[in-house]
Amino acid sequence: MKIKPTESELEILQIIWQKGEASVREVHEQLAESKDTGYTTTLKQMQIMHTKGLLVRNEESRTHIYSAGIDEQDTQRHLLRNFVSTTFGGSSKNLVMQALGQGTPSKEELTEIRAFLDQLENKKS
Amino acid sequence: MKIKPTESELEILQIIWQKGEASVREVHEQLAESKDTGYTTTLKQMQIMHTKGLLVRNEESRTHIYSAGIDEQDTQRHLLRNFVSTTFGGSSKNLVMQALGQGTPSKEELTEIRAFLDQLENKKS
DNA sequence: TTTTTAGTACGAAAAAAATCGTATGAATAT
DNA sequence: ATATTCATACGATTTTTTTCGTACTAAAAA
Repeated sequence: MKIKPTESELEILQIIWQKGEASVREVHEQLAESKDTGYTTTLKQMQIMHTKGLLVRNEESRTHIYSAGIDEQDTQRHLLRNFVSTTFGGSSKNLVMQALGQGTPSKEELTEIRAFLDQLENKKS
Repeated sequence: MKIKPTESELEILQIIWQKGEASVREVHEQLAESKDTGYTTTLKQMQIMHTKGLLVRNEESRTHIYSAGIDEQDTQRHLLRNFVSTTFGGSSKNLVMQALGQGTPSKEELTEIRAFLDQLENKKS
Protein backbone atom coordinates (compact mmCIF):
# COMPACT_ATOMS: atom_id res chain seq x y z
CA MET A 1 0.00 0.00 0.00
CA LYS A 2 1.05 3.53 -0.64
CA ILE A 3 1.45 5.57 2.50
CA LYS A 4 1.47 9.24 1.95
CA PRO A 5 -0.90 11.28 4.02
CA THR A 6 -0.97 14.97 3.36
CA GLU A 7 -0.07 17.50 5.98
CA SER A 8 -3.56 17.94 7.32
CA GLU A 9 -4.33 14.27 7.14
CA LEU A 10 -1.34 13.80 9.35
CA GLU A 11 -2.68 16.23 11.89
CA ILE A 12 -5.78 14.13 12.12
CA LEU A 13 -3.93 10.84 12.23
CA GLN A 14 -1.85 12.23 15.02
CA ILE A 15 -4.92 12.80 17.10
CA ILE A 16 -6.38 9.42 16.26
CA TRP A 17 -3.15 7.63 17.05
CA GLN A 18 -3.02 9.36 20.36
CA LYS A 19 -6.62 8.73 21.29
CA GLY A 20 -6.92 5.29 19.78
CA GLU A 21 -10.35 6.06 18.45
CA ALA A 22 -12.58 9.06 18.27
CA SER A 23 -15.63 10.63 16.72
CA VAL A 24 -15.38 13.42 14.22
CA ARG A 25 -16.44 15.86 16.87
CA GLU A 26 -13.74 14.81 19.27
CA VAL A 27 -11.11 15.08 16.60
CA HIS A 28 -12.43 18.38 15.48
CA GLU A 29 -12.46 19.80 18.95
CA GLN A 30 -8.84 18.96 19.51
CA LEU A 31 -7.90 20.12 16.07
CA ALA A 32 -9.66 23.41 16.54
CA GLU A 33 -7.47 24.25 19.48
CA SER A 34 -4.56 24.85 17.20
CA LYS A 35 -6.24 25.46 13.91
CA ASP A 36 -9.10 27.61 12.82
CA THR A 37 -11.33 25.32 10.83
CA GLY A 38 -14.97 24.41 10.38
CA TYR A 39 -16.60 21.22 11.57
CA THR A 40 -17.69 20.03 8.16
CA THR A 41 -14.19 20.51 6.93
CA THR A 42 -12.88 18.07 9.48
CA LEU A 43 -15.76 15.75 8.73
CA LYS A 44 -15.11 15.76 5.02
CA GLN A 45 -11.43 15.30 5.58
CA MET A 46 -12.05 12.26 7.70
CA GLN A 47 -14.49 10.86 5.18
CA ILE A 48 -11.89 11.19 2.49
CA MET A 49 -9.34 9.56 4.69
CA HIS A 50 -11.78 6.77 5.22
CA THR A 51 -12.19 6.14 1.52
CA LYS A 52 -8.43 6.17 1.17
CA GLY A 53 -8.07 3.64 3.94
CA LEU A 54 -6.17 5.98 6.18
CA LEU A 55 -8.93 5.64 8.72
CA VAL A 56 -11.37 2.87 9.44
CA ARG A 57 -14.65 3.41 11.15
CA ASN A 58 -17.38 1.76 13.04
CA GLU A 59 -20.77 2.84 11.77
CA GLU A 60 -22.90 1.01 14.24
CA SER A 61 -23.99 4.04 16.13
CA ARG A 62 -25.10 7.17 14.46
CA THR A 63 -21.92 8.86 15.52
CA HIS A 64 -19.25 7.01 13.63
CA ILE A 65 -16.17 6.07 15.53
CA TYR A 66 -12.94 6.31 13.67
CA SER A 67 -9.61 4.66 14.26
CA ALA A 68 -6.36 4.53 12.37
CA GLY A 69 -6.16 2.49 9.21
CA ILE A 70 -2.41 2.65 9.00
CA ASP A 71 0.18 1.86 11.59
CA GLU A 72 1.88 4.74 13.34
CA GLN A 73 5.36 3.28 13.27
CA ASP A 74 5.15 2.21 9.66
CA THR A 75 3.96 5.58 8.63
CA GLN A 76 6.66 7.34 10.55
CA ARG A 77 9.24 5.12 8.95
CA HIS A 78 8.04 5.85 5.45
CA LEU A 79 7.70 9.54 5.97
CA LEU A 80 11.02 9.77 7.69
CA ARG A 81 12.76 8.02 4.87
CA ASN A 82 11.27 10.42 2.42
CA PHE A 83 12.01 13.40 4.59
CA VAL A 84 15.63 12.50 5.11
CA SER A 85 16.13 12.18 1.43
CA THR A 86 14.35 15.30 0.29
CA THR A 87 15.47 17.57 3.09
CA PHE A 88 18.76 16.19 4.29
CA GLY A 89 20.00 14.76 1.05
CA GLY A 90 19.84 11.30 2.56
CA SER A 91 22.14 11.90 5.49
CA SER A 92 20.45 10.59 8.57
CA LYS A 93 23.44 11.63 10.63
CA ASN A 94 22.81 15.24 9.75
CA LEU A 95 19.18 14.91 10.59
CA VAL A 96 19.89 13.27 13.90
CA MET A 97 22.34 15.90 14.98
CA GLN A 98 20.11 18.70 13.95
CA ALA A 99 17.23 17.11 15.81
CA LEU A 100 19.25 16.60 18.94
CA GLY A 101 20.46 20.16 18.79
CA GLN A 102 17.09 21.76 18.73
CA GLY A 103 14.87 19.20 20.38
CA THR A 104 16.41 19.70 23.82
CA PRO A 105 15.77 16.14 24.92
CA SER A 106 15.96 15.46 28.63
CA LYS A 107 18.83 13.72 30.34
CA GLU A 108 16.85 10.54 30.50
CA GLU A 109 16.16 10.66 26.84
CA LEU A 110 19.78 11.23 26.07
CA THR A 111 20.65 8.18 28.10
CA GLU A 112 18.14 6.15 26.20
CA ILE A 113 19.52 7.29 22.93
CA ARG A 114 23.00 6.46 24.06
CA ALA A 115 21.94 2.96 24.99
CA PHE A 116 20.39 2.57 21.62
CA LEU A 117 23.61 3.72 20.04
CA ASP A 118 25.58 1.13 21.96
CA GLN A 119 23.28 -1.53 20.79
CA LEU A 120 23.63 -0.44 17.21
CA GLU A 121 27.37 -0.37 17.43
CA ASN A 122 27.54 -3.85 18.85
CA LYS A 123 25.57 -5.16 15.97
CA LYS A 124 28.15 -3.75 13.65
CA SER A 125 31.35 -5.04 15.23
CA MET B 1 10.70 35.28 6.14
CA LYS B 2 8.48 32.30 5.75
CA ILE B 3 10.32 29.17 4.77
CA LYS B 4 8.16 26.49 3.35
CA PRO B 5 9.19 25.06 0.05
CA THR B 6 6.95 22.41 -1.42
CA GLU B 7 8.15 18.92 -2.06
CA SER B 8 9.28 19.53 -5.60
CA GLU B 9 10.80 22.87 -4.75
CA LEU B 10 12.85 21.00 -2.23
CA GLU B 11 14.08 18.59 -4.83
CA ILE B 12 15.37 21.50 -6.80
CA LEU B 13 16.86 23.27 -3.81
CA GLN B 14 18.64 20.09 -2.95
CA ILE B 15 20.38 20.09 -6.28
CA ILE B 16 21.21 23.74 -6.08
CA TRP B 17 22.58 23.44 -2.58
CA GLN B 18 24.76 20.60 -3.70
CA LYS B 19 26.01 22.29 -6.83
CA GLY B 20 26.24 25.80 -5.46
CA GLU B 21 24.87 27.22 -8.65
CA ALA B 22 23.45 25.88 -11.84
CA SER B 23 21.49 26.63 -14.97
CA VAL B 24 17.99 25.36 -15.50
CA ARG B 25 19.29 22.76 -17.86
CA GLU B 26 21.78 21.40 -15.38
CA VAL B 27 19.16 21.17 -12.70
CA HIS B 28 16.73 19.61 -15.05
CA GLU B 29 19.19 17.01 -16.21
CA GLN B 30 19.90 15.87 -12.71
CA LEU B 31 16.26 16.00 -11.78
CA ALA B 32 15.27 13.96 -14.78
CA GLU B 33 17.43 11.08 -13.63
CA SER B 34 15.01 10.32 -10.89
CA LYS B 35 11.86 11.95 -12.12
CA ASP B 36 10.04 11.97 -15.38
CA THR B 37 9.40 15.59 -16.11
CA GLY B 38 9.57 18.08 -18.97
CA TYR B 39 12.13 20.80 -19.34
CA THR B 40 9.68 23.65 -19.27
CA THR B 41 8.22 22.29 -16.13
CA THR B 42 11.52 22.57 -14.37
CA LEU B 43 12.04 25.99 -15.89
CA LYS B 44 8.69 27.25 -14.74
CA GLN B 45 9.23 25.80 -11.34
CA MET B 46 12.52 27.59 -10.97
CA GLN B 47 11.02 30.82 -12.20
CA ILE B 48 8.36 30.59 -9.57
CA MET B 49 10.94 29.82 -6.95
CA HIS B 50 12.80 32.87 -8.10
CA THR B 51 9.81 35.13 -7.62
CA LYS B 52 9.32 33.61 -4.20
CA GLY B 53 12.90 34.29 -3.27
CA LEU B 54 13.76 30.65 -2.88
CA LEU B 55 16.30 31.06 -5.63
CA VAL B 56 18.31 34.01 -6.82
CA ARG B 57 19.73 34.29 -10.28
CA ASN B 58 22.29 36.00 -12.35
CA GLU B 59 20.81 37.14 -15.64
CA GLU B 60 23.94 38.47 -17.23
CA SER B 61 24.30 35.75 -19.73
CA ARG B 62 21.46 34.42 -21.78
CA THR B 63 21.48 31.28 -19.73
CA HIS B 64 20.52 32.39 -16.28
CA ILE B 65 22.52 31.00 -13.42
CA TYR B 66 20.59 30.17 -10.30
CA SER B 67 21.72 29.80 -6.74
CA ALA B 68 19.94 29.27 -3.45
CA GLY B 69 18.03 32.14 -1.93
CA ILE B 70 17.60 30.47 1.41
CA ASP B 71 20.12 28.87 3.67
CA GLU B 72 20.30 25.11 3.75
CA GLN B 73 20.74 24.78 7.50
CA ASP B 74 18.02 27.26 8.31
CA THR B 75 15.65 25.52 6.03
CA GLN B 76 16.44 22.14 7.44
CA ARG B 77 15.89 23.45 10.92
CA HIS B 78 12.50 24.87 10.09
CA LEU B 79 11.31 21.86 8.20
CA LEU B 80 12.57 19.50 10.82
CA ARG B 81 10.75 21.30 13.54
CA ASN B 82 7.57 21.07 11.59
CA PHE B 83 8.15 17.46 10.68
CA VAL B 84 8.84 16.36 14.23
CA SER B 85 5.66 17.91 15.38
CA THR B 86 3.33 16.70 12.66
CA THR B 87 4.79 13.24 12.28
CA PHE B 88 6.31 12.37 15.62
CA GLY B 89 3.98 14.31 17.83
CA GLY B 90 6.84 16.52 18.89
CA SER B 91 9.09 13.82 20.24
CA SER B 92 12.53 14.31 18.81
CA LYS B 93 13.74 11.33 20.74
CA ASN B 94 11.42 9.10 18.80
CA LEU B 95 12.49 10.60 15.57
CA VAL B 96 16.15 10.22 16.39
CA MET B 97 15.82 6.60 17.34
CA GLN B 98 13.79 5.79 14.31
CA ALA B 99 16.30 7.54 12.11
CA LEU B 100 19.22 5.75 13.68
CA GLY B 101 17.46 2.47 13.30
CA GLN B 102 16.88 2.67 9.63
CA GLY B 103 19.58 5.03 8.46
CA THR B 104 22.36 2.51 9.12
CA PRO B 105 24.95 5.17 9.86
CA SER B 106 28.57 4.10 9.74
CA LYS B 107 30.72 3.52 12.78
CA GLU B 108 32.38 6.86 12.29
CA GLU B 109 29.07 8.59 12.18
CA LEU B 110 27.94 6.86 15.31
CA THR B 111 31.06 8.07 17.04
CA GLU B 112 30.36 11.58 15.90
CA ILE B 113 26.86 11.41 17.19
CA ARG B 114 28.06 10.09 20.48
CA ALA B 115 30.47 12.95 20.82
CA PHE B 116 27.70 15.34 20.10
CA LEU B 117 25.62 13.67 22.75
CA ASP B 118 28.39 14.08 25.31
CA GLN B 119 28.60 17.71 24.53
CA LEU B 120 24.89 18.15 24.94
CA GLU B 121 24.88 16.35 28.23
CA ASN B 122 27.65 18.47 29.61
CA LYS B 123 25.76 21.56 28.84
CA LYS B 124 22.93 20.26 30.94
CA SER B 125 24.78 19.28 34.10
C1' DT C 1 -46.07 15.31 18.50
C1' DT C 2 -43.28 19.04 17.28
C1' DT C 3 -39.00 21.26 17.56
C1' DT C 4 -34.37 21.49 18.22
C1' DT C 5 -30.04 19.46 18.16
C1' DA C 6 -26.45 16.65 16.52
C1' DG C 7 -24.73 13.86 12.98
C1' DT C 8 -23.60 12.26 7.98
C1' DA C 9 -23.42 12.77 2.85
C1' DC C 10 -22.26 15.15 -0.98
C1' DG C 11 -21.37 18.54 -4.40
C1' DA C 12 -18.90 22.17 -5.56
C1' DA C 13 -15.86 25.93 -5.12
C1' DA C 14 -11.48 27.88 -3.76
C1' DA C 15 -6.64 27.50 -3.20
C1' DA C 16 -2.33 25.53 -3.99
C1' DA C 17 0.90 22.86 -6.86
C1' DA C 18 2.53 20.92 -10.89
C1' DT C 19 2.68 20.45 -15.86
C1' DC C 20 3.08 21.78 -20.41
C1' DG C 21 2.47 24.16 -25.04
C1' DT C 22 3.49 28.02 -27.70
C1' DA C 23 5.67 32.37 -28.78
C1' DT C 24 9.75 34.77 -29.11
C1' DG C 25 14.52 35.94 -29.42
C1' DA C 26 19.58 35.31 -29.19
C1' DA C 27 23.51 32.47 -30.46
C1' DT C 28 25.43 29.31 -33.28
C1' DA C 29 26.14 26.64 -37.24
C1' DT C 30 25.65 26.04 -42.20
C1' DA D 1 22.23 35.41 -44.88
C1' DT D 2 19.47 31.63 -43.33
C1' DA D 3 18.34 27.90 -40.64
C1' DT D 4 18.78 25.51 -36.48
C1' DT D 5 19.34 25.18 -31.72
C1' DC D 6 18.64 26.47 -27.11
C1' DA D 7 17.03 29.69 -23.75
C1' DT D 8 13.34 32.44 -21.44
C1' DA D 9 8.57 34.10 -20.72
C1' DC D 10 4.03 33.32 -20.00
C1' DG D 11 -0.57 31.77 -20.23
C1' DA D 12 -3.44 28.07 -19.54
C1' DT D 13 -4.66 23.62 -18.03
C1' DT D 14 -4.67 19.84 -14.96
C1' DT D 15 -4.24 17.73 -10.67
C1' DT D 16 -4.27 17.70 -5.81
C1' DT D 17 -5.66 19.47 -1.47
C1' DT D 18 -8.53 22.11 1.44
C1' DT D 19 -12.67 24.24 2.70
C1' DC D 20 -17.46 24.88 3.22
C1' DG D 21 -22.56 25.23 2.31
C1' DT D 22 -26.77 22.73 1.90
C1' DA D 23 -29.76 18.81 2.25
C1' DC D 24 -31.23 15.15 4.79
C1' DT D 25 -32.03 12.18 8.93
C1' DA D 26 -31.93 10.16 13.54
C1' DA D 27 -32.18 11.12 18.22
C1' DA D 28 -33.28 13.92 22.04
C1' DA D 29 -35.76 17.56 24.22
C1' DA D 30 -39.83 20.21 24.94
